[in-house]
Amino acid sequence: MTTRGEQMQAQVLAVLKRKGSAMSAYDVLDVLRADHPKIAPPTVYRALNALIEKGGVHRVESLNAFVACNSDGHSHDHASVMSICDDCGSVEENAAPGLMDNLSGILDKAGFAAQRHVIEVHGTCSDCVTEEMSGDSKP
Amino acid sequence: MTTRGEQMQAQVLAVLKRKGSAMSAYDVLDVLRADHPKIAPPTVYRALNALIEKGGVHRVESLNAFVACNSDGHSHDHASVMSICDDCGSVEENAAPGLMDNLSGILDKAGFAAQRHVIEVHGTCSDCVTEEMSGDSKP
DNA sequence: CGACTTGCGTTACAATATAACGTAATCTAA
DNA sequence: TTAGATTACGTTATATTGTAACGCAAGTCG
Repeated sequence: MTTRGEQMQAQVLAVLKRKGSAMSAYDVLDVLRADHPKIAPPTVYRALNALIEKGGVHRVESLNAFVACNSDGHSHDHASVMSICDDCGSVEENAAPGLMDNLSGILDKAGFAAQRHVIEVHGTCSDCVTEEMSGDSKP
Repeated sequence: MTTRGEQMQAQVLAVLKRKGSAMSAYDVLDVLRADHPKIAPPTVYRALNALIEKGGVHRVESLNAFVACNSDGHSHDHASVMSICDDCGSVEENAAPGLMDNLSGILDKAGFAAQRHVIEVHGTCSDCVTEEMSGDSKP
């Protein structure tokens, strides 16, 4: 196998994991420039795409951003629901058992052969909801 | 009210409807330049955003593109499923009755307050599936 | 008619992403 | 070990998508 780009992939993944929320490719790039001053966008995008293939990273389509897959063990057979907090930027993967079947059923009836599901829900996470209970939004 | 930008909005909507599939803002821009040689991106984006507010246009997050809402009457209470054909680019809105409740239920349990749903399914539409039955994909 | 408000058009630029090319790293076989 | 084939990486350059900000035109109200 490659072995060559894997260091870069590991570093990109580490950056995303340390952050814990979604980052743009250029945010990742800026962090990596600390180590590799001459790094360029395609390097980051290649690492990100490889990681996405492997399932270690998800792309958040509605943010044009990327997030480390924090699957604590639950098998996300690349069809989970992402909940995105618009306050703090946190992104969680939620398993949604019946949902995919439901969706596939609807589309099958229309003759549509589904291949990739993008299910992203924007809103406010439990932490930020709680915070808004006390002092309002952003003082 | 405005009244002033409404011509532009109407023209943008007309372009999207004529096309029938998703277009990038710059695709729309190119078409509009036939009439308005000096038109610039912000004009198009403003029209698109206004149309999205009104519900006449949807943004396709996973394509960074826009599509005219072809609701033939069915009330898409801004929470429908979009099926996107990766072969021909057609985009359909599908009603998904139970789905939103299902989704909300899952997220409520996690304490997440949902505000905007992005549900986009990529695949092959019935027309393109049929075509692929005879001559394969793209000779 | 003149002052006020709204928001449009334009310029300029920011943010996101990829094409393409030369080359360095790895692999295979002699 | 090395010559040759192959892979895929780094770099340069550019394409694509999106927006900040400013000045002025169009509508509004006295």
